[in-house]
Formats: sequence, C-alpha cells, structure tokens
Amino acid sequence: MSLSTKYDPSEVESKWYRYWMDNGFFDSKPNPSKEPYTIVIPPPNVTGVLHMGHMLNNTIQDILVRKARMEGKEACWVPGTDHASIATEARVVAMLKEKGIKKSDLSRDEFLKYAWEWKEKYGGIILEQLKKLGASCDWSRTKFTMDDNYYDAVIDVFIDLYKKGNIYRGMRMVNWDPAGKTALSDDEVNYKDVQTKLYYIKYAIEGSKDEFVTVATVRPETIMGDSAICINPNDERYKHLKGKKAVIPLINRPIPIIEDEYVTMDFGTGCLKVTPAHDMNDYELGKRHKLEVIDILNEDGTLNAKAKIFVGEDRFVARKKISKELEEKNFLSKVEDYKSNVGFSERTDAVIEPRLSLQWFLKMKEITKPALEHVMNDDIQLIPPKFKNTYHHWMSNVRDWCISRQLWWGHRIPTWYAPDGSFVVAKTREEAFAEFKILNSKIKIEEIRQDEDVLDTWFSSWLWPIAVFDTSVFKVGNKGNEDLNYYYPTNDLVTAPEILFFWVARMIIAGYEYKGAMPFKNVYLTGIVRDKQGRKMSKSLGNSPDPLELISTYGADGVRTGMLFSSPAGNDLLFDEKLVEQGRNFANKIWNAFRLVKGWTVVPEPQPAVNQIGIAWFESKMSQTILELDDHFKKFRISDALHTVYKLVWDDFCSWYLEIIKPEYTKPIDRATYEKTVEFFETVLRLLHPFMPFITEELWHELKDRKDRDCIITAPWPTATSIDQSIIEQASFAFEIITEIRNMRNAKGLSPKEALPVSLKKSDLPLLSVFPPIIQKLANISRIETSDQNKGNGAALLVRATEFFIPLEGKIDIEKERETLKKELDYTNGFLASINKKLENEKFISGAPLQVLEAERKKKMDTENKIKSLEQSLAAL
RNA sequence: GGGAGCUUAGCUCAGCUGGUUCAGAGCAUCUGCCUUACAAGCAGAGGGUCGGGGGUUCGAACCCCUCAGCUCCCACCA
Repeated sequence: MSLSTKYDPSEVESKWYRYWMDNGFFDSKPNPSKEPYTIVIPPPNVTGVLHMGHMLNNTIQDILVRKARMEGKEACWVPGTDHASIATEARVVAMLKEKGIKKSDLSRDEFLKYAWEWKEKYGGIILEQLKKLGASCDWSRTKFTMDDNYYDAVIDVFIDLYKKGNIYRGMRMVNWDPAGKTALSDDEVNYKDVQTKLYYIKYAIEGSKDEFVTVATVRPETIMGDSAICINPNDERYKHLKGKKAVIPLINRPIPIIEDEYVTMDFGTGCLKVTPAHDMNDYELGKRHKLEVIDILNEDGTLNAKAKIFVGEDRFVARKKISKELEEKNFLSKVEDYKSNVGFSERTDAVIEPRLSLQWFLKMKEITKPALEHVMNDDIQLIPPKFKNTYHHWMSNVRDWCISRQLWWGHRIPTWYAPDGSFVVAKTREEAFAEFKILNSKIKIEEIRQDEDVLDTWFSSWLWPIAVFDTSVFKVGNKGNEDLNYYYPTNDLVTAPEILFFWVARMIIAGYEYKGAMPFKNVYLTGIVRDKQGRKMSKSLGNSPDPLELISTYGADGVRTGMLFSSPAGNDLLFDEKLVEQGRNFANKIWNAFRLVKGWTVVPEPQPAVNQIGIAWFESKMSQTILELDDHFKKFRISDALHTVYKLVWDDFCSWYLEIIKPEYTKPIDRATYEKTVEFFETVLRLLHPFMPFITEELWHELKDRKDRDCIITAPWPTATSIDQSIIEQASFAFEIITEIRNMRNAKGLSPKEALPVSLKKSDLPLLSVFPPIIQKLANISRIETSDQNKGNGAALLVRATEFFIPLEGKIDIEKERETLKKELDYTNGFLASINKKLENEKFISGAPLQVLEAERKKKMDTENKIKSLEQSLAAL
C-alpha cells in the first residue's frame, strides 16, 4: 500500500476549500421551506491580523454553522470587518509617521484618503486568514461597517435617536493629551504607578486670623481652579467649619466649605479640595453642589489667565514654583512621598490631563429596559449563565453613553453649526441649511460647519445583526427586506466576555429599538486565550504563536480540535502547542484507520460471529454517543462534544471495533462486515465534520466513489438508531475482562503472543453472553473453559464479581503472588468493614432511598464473594 | 471601593440532580512493545485529605458559614 503513514493536510485543505467555494456550499439565500440558522461574525478590526482569540472564536462558529447545515437548515454565516476607528486611525497615523508625514499637517480629507488606501490594502487580510481555518462563511455577504449604505444607516440612527430626544450634547471630561493637543479614548491611555508627592496645603478660614483647614493634594498647581473645600458630613473634627468659607492661598479667593459623603475621612486630612475643571470626580462633585468650573489650563498644558499667577508656565513647572512659594509663605504644612496611578498618552507619553469638553451622549435609562428584561428572563440566553449577574449589574447601573470621539476615521457626526454656535442635526449640508432656514437663521450655506468628531465605533457595530442584512430599515417607515425578515433574529452569537457590555448589550438594545426583537437567541461567551503562564496573548509580549504557521505545521483540523480540547464556554484557554499536537495526532489516527480499512481485500465469504457481535455492539454504542453529542451541543458544551467524538473514534471505533473485526494479516474480510464498516466510518466522519472539516471531506471521497457534489459538508447529520443497552453493558464487561487479562500479562511479564487458557465457574459463563469469541481474539485466549475449582498455581482475576482463573504453572513466583494476594485481602476486608458499618447505622437504613440501600447490600455481597475467592486462591497456592 | 468567578492528580481542566458512570479525562511521568493501520502508535501502571476550618445531612468535591490564595469586569480616591 502506497499511502503514507502520516496524514498530510496541506494539499487536502486548499483543495477542498476551493471546491466548497466553487460549488457555492457556503452561500445562503432565504428559503422559506427551510429553517434558517444564522450567525453574524463578530467583525474583526479591519486592520487586524488573525490572533489566537479569533481562531477559537471562529472555530466555534464554524462548528455550529456546519452542524446546522448538515441538519438541513438554511445555514448562513455572515462575515465582515469593523472599521475600528481608534485602532485603525492609530495605525494609519503610525504608517504616516514612518513616511515622515504628520497627521496635523494633513487636512481631514487628505488623511481619510490615506486611511482608505490603507484599508483597501490590508483590510482583507484577516478574512483571507479565516479561510485557511476552514470558516464556511457566505463570503458574498461580506460587510464593512463603513460601507456606503452601512455608513448611511449609522447616520440615520443618530438622527432618529436625536429626534426622539435620546441624544443630547453635554459636558464631559475627556483624556486630553497636552503634547498631541488632542483628546484620547480610554484605550489610548496607559496607567502607570508613579512616585509623586502629596502636598498638605493650609487654607485660611475666612473671617478668622489663625484658623486653617489643611488639604492633601498631588496637584498644588490647580488650587487656583478650586471651587470648594469638601468635608464628610459625618466627620466630627470639622463640624465647626460647616457653612464657613476657606480662602485659597496666594490668590486669596474665598471658596465655600461643602459636605459630601464622597470624601474619605481617613485619607489625607479628610478634607478635599474640589477642582471641577481638572478632575473627573471633582467634576461630578461640582455638578452635585452646583459649583463653578474654573479651567486654568491651555490646551498645551500651560496655565492660562484664569490661574492669575504663573500664567503661561507649564503645569509641572508651575507645580514646583507654587509649592516653593506656598512653603515660603507658610501655607505648606508638610510634603509626603506618595505613589499614584497616573495616565500617560499612548501616542506621546505625555501625562494625561482631564479636560472638560462638549460631547454627544445617548440617554440609556429607557432604551436599555427591554435589553435587561429579555436577558434576565432568558429570552436571550447567555452561555455560561454566570454572566447574567454581571450583565444585570451593569445594565441596571448604566450611565449615558458618550458616543462622540475626537477622531477622523469613522462616521462623522451629522451635526451642523452656525457661526453663532447654534446647530441642527441633518444628514447633509443642504438639509442642514434647510433646517436653519426654518429657524429663520440668516446663515449662508457655506458658513455651515459640520461637527469634527466621529461616532464611537460601537455606535456602528451595535447595528451589525440588522445592518448586515438590511441597512434601509433604520429609515422610518421601512419594514425590512426579505433577507432581514428571514434571517433575523439570528441564532447564536459567539464572542468574548470582555465585550459583553460594549457590544453585546448594545446590539440587544438596538435590536429591540429598531426591529422590536432580539438580535440573537444565544450568546456563547468564549474565554480569553492565554499562554502557558496564564498571560494574555499579546503582540507586545510576543507570546502569541502565529496562527497561520500553526495551521501549516499541524493542519487546520489539528489546530481547530487542539484549541477546543480545553476550552469550555466562558473559561480561559491556556494555550499550549501540545494541544494542537494532540489535534494533529487525532487527524493522523483517523487517517490510519482509513488506511487499514482501505487496505483490506473484500471477499464474498460468510460473516464470522465475532464480526456480527462487534457490529451489533458498535451500532448501539455509536447511537448512544450521538445522543450524548446532541445533548452537549444543545447545551453548548462544544468542548465536551469534541471529547465525546474523540473517544468514540479513538477508543470505541479504533481500539475496540476495528480490532474486533480486523482480519488476520494478509487475510481478506467478508463483504458484509466490510460494507458495514465503511458505513460506520461514514457516520463517524459525519460526526467529526463540524470539528474537522477537511480530513472528513477528503476521506468521505476516498472511502467511496461519489457523485458530483455528494459532499460531507451537506451530508445529513447522523441520528441515533436503536440502542441495545444490554449489549453495551455486556461489552463493557467483556472489555474489562480483556483489559484485566492484558494487565495480568503485563504484570507477570508474559508475552501477548502466548495464547493462554482461562477458566471460570460454570454458573458465571452466561454473564459473558455472546462475548467469549471476542475475549479470545483480543486477549489472545486459547480457550475458555468452565471449572468449579481453581486447580494449582495461577492467576485469579476478579472482574466485577466474577472470578477468572488462568493457570500459570511454572510461570510465576509463588511467594510474590502470595504477598500481593494477602495485601489485596487486607484491603478488601477493610472495605467490607466500612460497608457493614454503614449498614448497621439505623439512620442510614431509615434515611437512604431504597435504591441506595440495595446498591450498598449488593456491594456487601460482592465484597464477601471477593474475600472468599481471594482466600481460596491463597489456599490453592 | 462595587460586582462576578476560581481553588479537584506534576500541568490543563471535567465532574450537570447531594448517593457505583464519584473521585474522572487529556497531557506529562513510569513499565513493556519498532506486534504489518497508526512510535504522531500499541498494551498497561503509578499518582488526589477535591485550598484550610466549621456546619447541615443517614450520606458532601457538590448545600451553608468562615478563613486563605488567585483571576476577571466596572469605578478608580484627593
């Protein structure tokens, strides 16, 4: 036989992927006679490259889709990419920098031209990589969140929500980068622990000569922006200050002393200076107490005129100078070393300055209600359900969503400003102009200025499950096209728990808002892929293997199964190349099983009894496994499902079934057995297909000549036939006996080639049922005889409650044998004692259910029998 | 600070309804095999006080309390 002993996936995989594509197996269109099964891909960043997280994620989606397809559903997996405004813009900026171009030197349009070029060049890479993994997406449906019609949809939604009064403009602290003179998203801020100082500053109490209140701060340069001093209302120490005013040192401006429980009494002095313009919390505090907001900084981080002193100085220079002056003028009571967590700009490494600016917000309170309700009542199921708690907590404490971002790459906010600051929301300049006219504005069309900011990326991806099918439905009055009405709601969403709130929750919100229905039924949350040490895989750590390299070394099937071996829903996956190796070995095992079957010569001989029994057993075993498998799938235990098939193939099919029916070397096999075996093999391959699409398709065609387009990808998913529970039971007993005999051989150093006789009590023989020939074949037993007496030296094997005796005259060391028997006897006596104790316990007898009692009594009897037989064996030695 | 979760064999994890599929799987280790499908393999073996303590129960890896350690999410304290 010329087939290699090693399975080589590379050629097979590209061949079949092409075939599937060419024959349109992945394509889907609405088919009312079929039940739809839909998944929308979590769109990867358009500039991204495949990482291990994608691999896991998309493998799971592909498994679900392929299984649904085999079940005869109209399976549709919609792929696409996300414009990912921050990530993409950052990469384009970096690319330009390498070319020596600064973003600030470009106009918006020039920059966007570069960005689109970049997108066209690299945007497709990740999807191409998914193909290597075997992803069976309907590629003709590929969407991008900045496709023209998608863009329109996002703008329509903004306008719609604005008109409904859900979107408003408000002040918010943003992360300001004074070096880059730009606002940053939270993702672009790196927090580091920095050694700083805590300054204790004395504020005089107004109207008192020598009374002071001391405040601890790390930012003395902001005292000129103070609006209040805050104390905890429960703080006895400062009771006398209530209602009084304090005076800011150096500039002598009086500020009120307010009370708020926000202040921690045992931090610092228990007094807090409130600087609403320069601290997130102080801003909130200021809002609560209606304090003045005094912004003393310029956009480059220097002090402005409102500071009154040190105007024009950099904030850090000012800090030094102020602390010195405070000390000189006796306003500084002490300075302590202090470690604090400071944000730095990812782009310029400048210290982030919290800065107030006007941003756009979406009111969340009302709009989230259905999204909370339908998850809590399991209309939408989170898998694993533990995430419901987190979801609930988050959804019942939502803050309004800041949807504007200070970037260029993205959906530009459709707000238009007149020179006087008034604004309208409209899709185009012309429409905006018309609106202004209605408002009687005398504005000229060319004076209108559009908002510079774009929308948060999630403000476009929250429409994904709807917009991939129909982008027009967001316009008032549109009822949705055929695709949308057929495929929506989608079935399963597979994604990472990290974006449960960012993305999943918001899709649910949008689903109810715009379609009046859930976007998906089930949300399967995968874990995070980590390295062996438990660290998150990341490019900067360099601990992530290259997925494509893995695929080329181990094969896509190997990688897919490898990743799934150890990744139950919601649990992190500690990636180890060993897993992928195991996956590859599994593919190889299947390949070799195929080689065995393929190599047989088939003759029209009668079917031996052994084979008939083997077939009857495997038939039942496989049916049983199919039920188990379906149960796992139903509960989204994908990893368990894989383990189940793995065991079926490796243990039941290869190790037992094929060994049972395998003819002696060079001997042929009878036709009936061969045909049944091929049929079994086909079924096994179908069960494997969702996990290992390539090797199964290859063997599907190698096993038999097939008609054109007769492919496993659309072969029906196997269903369980009748299950004969008793044959499964008997077989497992027989297999135990075989294992015990092999074990005994091993322990006593007897060759497996040496045929041995075995005897058992005549009354026990029926327990073996039809399996004696199989025991003989697989344990190399010369004959099975019955005898009521153990004669002479030999090995006594106790399997369950049945004793087997193998005469070993002259083959064993009697002393050693006696010792092991004694040890075993001691242990068994102890075991019996523990059972007796339980059975003598009145409470156990009265409290335990009958079933348990009976099991216990049977255990007792079996153990007594075992002791008897052990004693006999000892005596016989 | 708020919330969630984890702790079972050397490693990674199952263990779903409290009770013979309850102490499991894979990897790793060890022993013996290059036995004509597969050494990417075969046949076996050893290995666990189920994080500690307490409780409920006839019975606890599983339920409750408590302590310890770890992880994640959110908010980040001047």
